[in-house]
Amino acid sequence: MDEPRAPTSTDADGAVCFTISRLADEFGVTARTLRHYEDQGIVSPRRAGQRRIYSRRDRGRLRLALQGKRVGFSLAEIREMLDLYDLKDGRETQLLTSLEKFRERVAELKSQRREIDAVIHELQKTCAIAEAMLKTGDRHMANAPDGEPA
Amino acid sequence: MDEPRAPTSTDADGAVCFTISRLADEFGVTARTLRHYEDQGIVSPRRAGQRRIYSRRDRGRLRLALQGKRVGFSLAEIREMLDLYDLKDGRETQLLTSLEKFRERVAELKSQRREIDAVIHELQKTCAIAEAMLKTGDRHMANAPDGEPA
DNA sequence: ATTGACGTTTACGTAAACGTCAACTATGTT
DNA sequence: AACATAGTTGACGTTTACGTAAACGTCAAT
Repeated sequence: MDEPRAPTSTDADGAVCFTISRLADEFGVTARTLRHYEDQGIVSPRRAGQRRIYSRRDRGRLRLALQGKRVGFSLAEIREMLDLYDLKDGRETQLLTSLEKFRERVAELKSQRREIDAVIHELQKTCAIAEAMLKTGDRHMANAPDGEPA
Repeated sequence: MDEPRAPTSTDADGAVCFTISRLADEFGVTARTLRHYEDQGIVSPRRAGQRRIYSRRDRGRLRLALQGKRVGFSLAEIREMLDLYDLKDGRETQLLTSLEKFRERVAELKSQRREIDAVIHELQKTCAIAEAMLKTGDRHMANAPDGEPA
C-alpha cells in the first residue's frame, strides 16, 4: 500500500517505462503495430534481454505518430518529422531545412483543414435538404452534384 | 470563330460533356484513376460506342469524391456517401439512416479538424523552438516528445 | 514440471488504390 | 492506305500498413 501500483511501472533506476501491450492498450493499437513502427524507425525502445522497454519519450513519439496518422501522414513522413523534431544535429543548414519542411507541413495541414470545412458544409447542406424533404414529404427535390449549378 | 472552342465540348443535344483525359487533366489524376472509380461505382459515364462520355454530373461526383479523398475517406465510403447524396429512393427510413450517417461523418470530420489543429500547434511550437535556437545559437535546448512534460 | 500469460522473430497474407504494360479498336489525318 | 492519336479492356505489379500464423523464449504461479 505504498507504491501507487498505477498502470505505470518503473525501471531499475526509477525511470518510468512501459511494456508493449501496455502502450498498445493505451493507444488502442496492436502490439504488431508498435513493432511495425519500430521497423519503420518511429520508436526505438531499448531492450531488457529481448523484450522491448518503452520509455516515456517513446510513448511521446508514439502519441505524435498516431496523431499524425489520423490526419493522414504516412509512416515515412511521420518518421521524418519526428527525426526533425529531435533536431539531431545542431548544424544550422539542417535546422533551416527542417524549419522549412515544418512550415510546409503546417501549410498543408491548413489547406487540409479548409478542405474538411468544405466537406462539412457540403454534408450539412445535404442534411438540410434531406430534413426538408422529410418535413414537406417532397420526394423530388434534387441536389445533384454538378460543380457549377446550371 | 463562332463556337467558344473552350476546353468544354458539347453533346449532340447540346449537353456539356467531357472526355476521360479532359477530366483527368482537370483534376490532376490519371485516366486509370477515373476508370478505377468507375469500377468502384463512383461515376458511371455513359458510352459512345466504347468510349466514356462524362456528364457534368459525373464531373460533380468526381469533384466531391476527390475532395473526400483528400480528407481521408476510402473509395467505398465515398461511394456510399455519393449514393446517399443522390437520395435514390424517397422512403423515409432510408432517408433517416442516410441523415444519421451524414451526421456521423460531420462529427468525425469535426474531430479530425481538431486533430489537425493540434498537430498544427505542435508543429508551430517546434518551429518556434527551432527559431529560438537559431537566434541564440543554443545547440542544446530540448523539446523531447514526452506526453506530460516531467 | 507444467501451465499460462506475455513476449520474441520470421515470414507470408491482405486490402486499398492505383501504376504499368500489352494488345486492341475507333477515328481522324496525311 | 498508312499512321498517329486517343481510348478501351484485361491483367499483373506496387506501395502502405498492418494482420496472422508458426515456432519458440521467459517468468511467475500452481
